[in-house]
Amino acid sequence: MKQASATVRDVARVAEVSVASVSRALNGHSSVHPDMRARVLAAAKTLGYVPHAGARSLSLARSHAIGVVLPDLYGEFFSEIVRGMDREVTARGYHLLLSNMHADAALAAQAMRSMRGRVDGLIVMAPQLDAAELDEALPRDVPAVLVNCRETVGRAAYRIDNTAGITAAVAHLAATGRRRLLHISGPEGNIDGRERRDAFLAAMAVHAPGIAPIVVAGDFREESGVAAVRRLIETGETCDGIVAANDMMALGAMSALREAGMAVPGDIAVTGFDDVPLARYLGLTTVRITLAEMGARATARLIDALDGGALSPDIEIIATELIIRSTTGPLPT
Amino acid sequence: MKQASATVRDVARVAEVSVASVSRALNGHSSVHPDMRARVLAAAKTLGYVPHAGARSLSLARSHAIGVVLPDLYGEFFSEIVRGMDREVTARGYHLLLSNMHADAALAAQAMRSMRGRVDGLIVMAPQLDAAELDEALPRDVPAVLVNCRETVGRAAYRIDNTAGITAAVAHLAATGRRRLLHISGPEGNIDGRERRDAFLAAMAVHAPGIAPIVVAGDFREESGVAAVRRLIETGETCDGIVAANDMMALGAMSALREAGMAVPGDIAVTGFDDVPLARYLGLTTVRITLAEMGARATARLIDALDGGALSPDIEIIATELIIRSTTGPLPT
DNA sequence: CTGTTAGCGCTTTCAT
DNA sequence: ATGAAAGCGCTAACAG
Repeated sequence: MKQASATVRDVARVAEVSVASVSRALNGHSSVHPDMRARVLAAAKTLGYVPHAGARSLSLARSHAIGVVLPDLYGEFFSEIVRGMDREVTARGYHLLLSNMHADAALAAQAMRSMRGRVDGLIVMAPQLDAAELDEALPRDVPAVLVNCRETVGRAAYRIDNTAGITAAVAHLAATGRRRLLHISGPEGNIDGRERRDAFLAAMAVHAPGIAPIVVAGDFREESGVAAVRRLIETGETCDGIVAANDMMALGAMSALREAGMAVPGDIAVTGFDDVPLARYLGLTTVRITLAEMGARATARLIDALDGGALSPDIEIIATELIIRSTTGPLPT
Repeated sequence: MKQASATVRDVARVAEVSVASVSRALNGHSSVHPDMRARVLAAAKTLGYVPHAGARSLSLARSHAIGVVLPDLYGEFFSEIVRGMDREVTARGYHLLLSNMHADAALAAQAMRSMRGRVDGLIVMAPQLDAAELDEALPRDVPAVLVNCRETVGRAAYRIDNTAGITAAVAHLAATGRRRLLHISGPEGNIDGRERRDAFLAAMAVHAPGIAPIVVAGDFREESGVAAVRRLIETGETCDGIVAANDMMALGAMSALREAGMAVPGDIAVTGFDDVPLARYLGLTTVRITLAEMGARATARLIDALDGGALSPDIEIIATELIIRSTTGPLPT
């Protein structure tokens, strides 16, 4: 059924030239006689020849593919980042090879190793790995840029300016008269989650001195936002503002609030973090990080290094911007 | 800097065995002496040996990667499908190689060819290519499954039951007293768009005989939903229900309606198609297709064929389900 | 300008 | 059970 497809040798035979000439002609090398090139092109066309990218990569020691290792595609956070990477990669003639890894460090290492020999570089998003695990998992000989990782282990990296973002959110809430704030945090093992929580605490000390900040643990998933609010209500504690560590939890919180008959922002204001596309539709006040752009930048930097030279181990900080929408507003008097 | 990494030969040298034995030991072949295996494993570990997947693929003529060719990642439609494919592929130890193609047929062909020799199979989503273009673009020797393509050119394919979906939406609207309906269609070149429009017209003939159905052209993007409604308002035509050919346009229509001071569903009911995650949040009545599952099924079928045997050219129909939410409801009396 | 030849790193007959 | 050698399809010296 699957008839073996034509190879350079077949083309060479038909065109009555050597394989070297075929290769040169097809790759647009400088010194090839026009006649020769024409013959080769003709032969290739009649045979329906399509180069075997795998063989080419092996020979060139270059695959023009870059590997992406990430926790999972669920939620809009990673989709957005991948979207940006995809845009960049397409523009530069590269391909994206996806690899999902599960939380387990051993599996993560496995996922990265399995990419050796099929990609020229790696973009790694592993918010759950500690320095040792990450260092152990990263192949020594493939350039990598880290996005959203806990540690940078001497690699090029991108990090979000969580502190500025959360501080702006708390300041905004305080400015609109809300100081009894609740923070729904990200998972403890996640660096962004930790930074956001710490920033929340620090900002509260400044903007709401004397008021005890409440922190309830979440895991970045919508359900944990729902759970957090339900728990709050059960305990009978009160607050007039919720600063969620990401948008999905903020949305979860909002639906739980609505379910409990509380108005947003009438009774309680809500802020998120990320500005995923959904946030805009739902009018969520949030801290924007240009996810797609971050993906694109990381990709561009990696490819530049691949084509050009070295990859500096600098860590670039992604700025944030507070986007004020309808889930926050002045406290009704 | 990038020290050449260890190869089978290095391992062989250190373990003082032949490369053949290294290969056999590492791949868990049957007849290898335990001592030998231990020596090889030890050598591999001390050298930090990681197999070169590219070379392995060339030798085995098997890459364990499947290529995905799609228009773009924008919007939630394709993200959802890719999510499903990713899930399946990860579970079966394969990788996903993404390739975006632009509308142009030549570029699309180029995108598919560039995958030869790096993937074992292809999943193609090319709603804009006609039969000739698609047939021309598809490599003859790589198994492919078509998702959402206009023509099936004798290949395995998945198609959405557009007719049933739209018919259900129109019937629902009619049942709630709405018969002066407007359809915002998909792009003309897109098969799903065409089928949905035709189904709309047919359903109107049944449920609203005597009433002239209005169709305005869209392109599946949110902005075209906005534009469609604005145009409607300008022309002064009226309707009491909008059947959009997909969710994103329905959302665009809703925001244009809100902007014009019309209530949904008070003045005008709105339905979408796809049931992207956003639809649930916004309470959009829509026709659900389980996008992620479609991606997963297509992937599973392809991999089964790769591992097992042949890929039947059957075309599987994806069922739809009307999800009634708050953008439709009985006409106020 | 063109052909010959030697690999890229791995698996796999085919002998032993 | 193990080793020697051929070869997957392609490119890149190195000679003519």
